[in-house]
Amino acid sequence: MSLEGLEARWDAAWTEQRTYAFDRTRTRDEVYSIDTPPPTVSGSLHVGHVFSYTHTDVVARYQRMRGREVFYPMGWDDNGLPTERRVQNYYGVRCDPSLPYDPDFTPPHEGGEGKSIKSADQVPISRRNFVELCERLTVEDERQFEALWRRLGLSVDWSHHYQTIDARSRAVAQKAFLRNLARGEAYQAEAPGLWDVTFQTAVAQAELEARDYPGHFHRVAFGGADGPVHIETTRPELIPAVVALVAHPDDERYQHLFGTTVTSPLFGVEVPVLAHPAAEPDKGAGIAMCCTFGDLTDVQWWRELQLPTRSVVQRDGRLSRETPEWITTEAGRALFGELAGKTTFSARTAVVDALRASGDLDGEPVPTQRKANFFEKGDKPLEIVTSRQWYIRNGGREWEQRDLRAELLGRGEELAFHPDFMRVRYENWVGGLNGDWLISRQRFFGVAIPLWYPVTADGEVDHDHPIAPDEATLPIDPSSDVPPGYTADQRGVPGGFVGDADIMDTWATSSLTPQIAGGWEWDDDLFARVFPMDLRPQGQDIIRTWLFSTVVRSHLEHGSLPWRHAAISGWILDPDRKKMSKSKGNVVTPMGLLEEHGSDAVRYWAASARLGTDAAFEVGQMKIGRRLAIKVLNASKFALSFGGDGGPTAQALDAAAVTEVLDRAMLAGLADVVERATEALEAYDHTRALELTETFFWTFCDDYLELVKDRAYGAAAEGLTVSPEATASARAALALALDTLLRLLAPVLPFATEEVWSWWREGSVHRAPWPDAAPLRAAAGDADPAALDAAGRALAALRKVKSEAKVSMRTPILRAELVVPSVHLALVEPVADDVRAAGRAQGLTLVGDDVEAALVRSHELGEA
RNA sequence: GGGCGAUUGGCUCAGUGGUAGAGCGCCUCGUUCACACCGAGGAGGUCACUGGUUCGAACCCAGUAUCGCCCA
Repeated sequence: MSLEGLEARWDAAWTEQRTYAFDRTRTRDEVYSIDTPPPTVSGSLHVGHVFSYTHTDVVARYQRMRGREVFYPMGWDDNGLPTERRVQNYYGVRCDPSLPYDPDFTPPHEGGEGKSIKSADQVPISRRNFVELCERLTVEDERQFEALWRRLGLSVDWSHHYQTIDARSRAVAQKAFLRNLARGEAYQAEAPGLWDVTFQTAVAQAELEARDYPGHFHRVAFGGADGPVHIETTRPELIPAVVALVAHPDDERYQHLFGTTVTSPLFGVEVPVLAHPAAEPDKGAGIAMCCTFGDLTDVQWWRELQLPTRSVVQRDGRLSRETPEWITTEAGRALFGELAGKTTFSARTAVVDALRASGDLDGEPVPTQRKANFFEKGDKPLEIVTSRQWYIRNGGREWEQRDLRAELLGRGEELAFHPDFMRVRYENWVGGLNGDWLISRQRFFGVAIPLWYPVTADGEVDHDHPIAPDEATLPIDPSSDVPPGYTADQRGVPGGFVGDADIMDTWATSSLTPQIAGGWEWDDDLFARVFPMDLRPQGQDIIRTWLFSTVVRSHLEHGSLPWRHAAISGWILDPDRKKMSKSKGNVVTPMGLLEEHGSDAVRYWAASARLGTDAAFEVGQMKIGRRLAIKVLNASKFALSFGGDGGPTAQALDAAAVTEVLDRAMLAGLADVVERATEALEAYDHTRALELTETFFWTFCDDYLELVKDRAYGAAAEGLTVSPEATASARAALALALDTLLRLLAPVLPFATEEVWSWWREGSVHRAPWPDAAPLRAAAGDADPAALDAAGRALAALRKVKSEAKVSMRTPILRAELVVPSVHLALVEPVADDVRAAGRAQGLTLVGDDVEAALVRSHELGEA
């Protein structure tokens, strides 16, 4: 028996037989729907995908066998920066939206990888050409993902797959946005926001990553009435943007300064000294310069202390080319003239030199590690610039109409997290939000913000009166489509219109996967059968993004949770207990892994890890899974081999034929396993269910199969007799047990169990009902499951004698006194003949005594 | 600095109040009669540490240490 080739064979069979096809005639209460996070196809496949998606598939298969019609679609997340960057490198191009479309464009490269093509060498192409290349590349990526998922055995209905960039997704995302806008949940604002200089785009709070960033503390003197006031700053180039000095209200050192003003060095701008609790007394000098804007604390001070706006850093990361009007001294204006247009980095050097020359720098700069905000995909610290962007309310800012934060916290309580402690990550995130959700992105490959703006007669864009399309026309592209009531030639001219040039944040689409997959507003019949969904599986890292944003959209649009359960998978750790990642070079190709060990084996490893718990990448665990899968094949072949004539069929499942005590005891134990495994799976604890089943299965193979072997053959050992009824009992019990065990193992080992099922049963095990303990209990009668265990221990004692005598297990025991704990005697006596047969121990005397475990007191061995 | 989780035999992990468990690895044997991608037997742990609660603690409580993740 071999596992080779099972994956390809059964994947083809399941596709052909539509085993996992969703039956959309079923009603919501009969359906179990899963909102699988669509993987980012341009990202690389890694072991973590295999791990967490296996967890989901185990749930899907279990629920399907429980009789629920499982809605389990798969989507691909294509849009956004990862794809754009990959396209730039792969084809050697970059997007320039000002260029016209070239229908005959051929990319200069094909298959470039990494950072091999410098941006200077990238060919500028139109937005439409660029998007076409994005689409071309993602098709290839999707093929690889689907092949992997099929190989892994995910029971997905592939006819329901979607892409977060396809027309339907764009329509859903735009419609949901327009609904948000109409209800006042979406708004535009001119506000300070985080800006990535490299990617030239705004960045949302959820995309932030705080990283250590080397810098220097510069001790700088401001001019005060009673002498210099020293502050320490890592960003002296922002001194021209200073609007106040801020210290903690309780800080003794600065009490006398509150309410006074000081003068900035070099630029001579007079600013107030103010008190605010966000100032940290033990950090630097304890008094900070507030600029517009150096960091997020500056934004808070600016807002709460009503400070003026004096920005000097532009979107390109350079200081403004014009000298600001608030700098009035001649020396100050002259110095700024030298800084104008410089990057923040070279401006910093120039300012430090000037401070040194003027004597306002106290000592030399001291190296420090500070935390700076980065875009999670960027490598330069973010700047804070003021710009006009679109936001969706998420409870992060006060809203006079509703207490959205409280409502969303309530949704968090309503949602069943598995494991439950993951809920606090949601609560911490929602509780700590300090702004609404910025959704505008200045990128190209994504869903366009579906709005135009009028251009006034004097050529100004009127952002306050956006023009929305009719819902029936969605999806639209405002850069090529024309708003109602206008003609194409009015684009960009006075009295005409302009389209919003931005796209939406990736999450603004991805947060709608239940709606996209479920057919919201284009297949309401389907939507009513699957929404709200039952399960959202995902990683703990995206609770604050994917999970939260999806809850926001569903709450706003439908007034409900998007799903009832959230199953959170842990990380994969390498042998050094570090998170596996590409940069560490310790990732393994998932397809190679599946080919090497077999899909059932890899699934076993994944299913052995509980939800929420990090798991070691352990090849050893996969080998155990492989051994288990092979054992399923071999033990099944053996159990089905009795009785000749090609083995038993479903007719062998005759509970009434089970009359022997040992057989009944085994079924009683199996009934317990069914009950407890079912309970565990209902509680989203697939690991416990697997452990229970697996433990029983090994006992079944090692002890029960050995104990009933002879009886099932119908061949009695010497000195014993076997009745036809006793043989029939063994065969029926084997068939019943195998039937049950295959179903219990099917969610974890879909290939091996399906293979065995096909030998003797009709249809697919994956559409067979989940086992029920009741019929097993009926067949077991009043048998005590401990009888199998006691018999197994008795057999082990006989084996030990042979093992210690270093003889074959086939060696007959001519005479032996087997001592069992007195409390076990009544259990072993009725099954003593099975023990005698399995131990080749014709002359076995059984006694009870006060012993810890069964042992052989005296014996005489024969010849093998 | 705050939050969450973890710490059990060489390794990976179960075990949530009543005499320490599994698999792998290791040691000793056996075997091709379902399974060598095999079988049997065996050795191996003061359950991170310190206090406390309890008749009794790996488990409950308090604190400490180390590791991981998330947020400042």
